[in-house]
Amino acid sequence: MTEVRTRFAPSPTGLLHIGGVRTALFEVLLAHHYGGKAILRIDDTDRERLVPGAVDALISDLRWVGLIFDEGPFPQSERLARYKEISEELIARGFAYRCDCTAERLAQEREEQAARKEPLGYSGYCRNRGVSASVPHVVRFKIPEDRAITLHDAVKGDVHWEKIALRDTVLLKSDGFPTYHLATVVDDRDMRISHILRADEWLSTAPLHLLIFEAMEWPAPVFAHLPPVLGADGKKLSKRHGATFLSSFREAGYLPEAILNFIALIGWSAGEGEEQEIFSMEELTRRFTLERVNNAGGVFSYEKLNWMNGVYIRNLPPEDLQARLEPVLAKAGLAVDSEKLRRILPQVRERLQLLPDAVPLVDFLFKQSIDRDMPAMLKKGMDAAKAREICVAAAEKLASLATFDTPAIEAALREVAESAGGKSGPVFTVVRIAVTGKTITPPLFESIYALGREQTIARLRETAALL
RNA sequence: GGCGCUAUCGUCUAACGGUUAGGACGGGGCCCUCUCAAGGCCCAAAUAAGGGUUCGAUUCCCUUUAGCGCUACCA
Repeated sequence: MTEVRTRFAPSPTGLLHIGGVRTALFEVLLAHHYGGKAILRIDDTDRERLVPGAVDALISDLRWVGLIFDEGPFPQSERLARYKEISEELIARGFAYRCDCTAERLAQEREEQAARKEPLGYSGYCRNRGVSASVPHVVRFKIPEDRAITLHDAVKGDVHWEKIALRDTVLLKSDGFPTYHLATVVDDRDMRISHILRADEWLSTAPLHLLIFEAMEWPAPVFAHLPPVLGADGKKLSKRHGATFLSSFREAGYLPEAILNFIALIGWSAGEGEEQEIFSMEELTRRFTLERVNNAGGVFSYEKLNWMNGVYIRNLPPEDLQARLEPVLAKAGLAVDSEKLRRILPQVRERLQLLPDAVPLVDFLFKQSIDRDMPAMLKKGMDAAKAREICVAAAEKLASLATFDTPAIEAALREVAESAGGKSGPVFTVVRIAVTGKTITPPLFESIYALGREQTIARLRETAALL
């Protein structure tokens, strides 16, 4: 078997989209599964839509998410001479021709076709006009009139066209840049790409690509058209569906590992009755094959991604989580004390779906003064006098502890609850709000341990004074 | 309109032509419990419709329906 070589060819017209990430992932998985190479190509042939800085953003996004390419990036804009050369050869071979039709003429043609309710598209006016190379022109491919063609697609199966529904398509634009159709075929040939993995939306133009390979007498690579990643409305996922750029997932506190795992499962499954959902990159690489790629589109579910992100967070070694959390907390304006955070980490770890979820859980550790939810403290039959008693007693008990650790704190507070007469729940709620300010916190004893004796006692006394 | 693709729980999906159609997310309930989570157990929830082929269709074929994509000097 010849080397498996795949390519990911994003166009630098904006930020990397989550659908693009899925394509990139599949390119890398397939290549590496077979011990081959994944190539990064930059499809910058449309200079009108080119966004400055997009290439750098693309590369840093790919690096962040952990998708590594073996070759590239190769910008297509640096290969203009090569595309020109091939377009000339296509003309020489009789498969393409120069066309100098103006935009106005094209628009008028289209108008007339619309009036006659004909399919829109270039009429082929210049096919035999022998337009000179010295006037401004484009190069068009001569789509054969009656030509049946079959694409053997690795995921769609055989796709057959009795007649190619395309009109004479532009290969080389008047500015000397190639269109996607020319550039992709030439590059796939020159870069010895063995498998073309790309989004479903390219299926309709695949006959043209096949025809170009054929015209040049180049063997065509394996084609694999990937099912689309959909929004909740069943349409192709796009900005309209909310945060779909990879960078926004990064900012929202998703883990790259979770994103890759999750996105792999849209359009691919391990099969064989496999019920596993969590796969490392290594496992994915080992198990990924085109045979297991689905052909129906899949809706991108933020709910399931959130769940999976939580799973990945829980599986993170504490030091690793801490390293990822500290910048997030700092960004939220907290003066992080690493030691305090370290103490409470195991408790917050299982309470997170997204990294920033930690902020409201731990902010009480890093604030000088806290706001307390007093109405919540005095609910369910708890009156101020009793709450005050509890705070005072708790402060005393904690102050008298020989060792200030979680078991000791628990014992102390249970004693307080008992002498306050009865249920621990309401008592702990008072202490919880007194110390953290909130009703929802990490477990109480650990929270107190992390806060430290001094601050805890101070907050209990503060609360008593408030009541 | 033309051409093409697609069709299993709400969502992601599994199921050599033979299963009580399985799992996961989400939803509901119970357990655990100092709040919130996490975890455990349980429940509801699907083969788009109609025709074939077959002893037997989720699975193969056809039609219909629905959705999506393409139909640019964009990718």
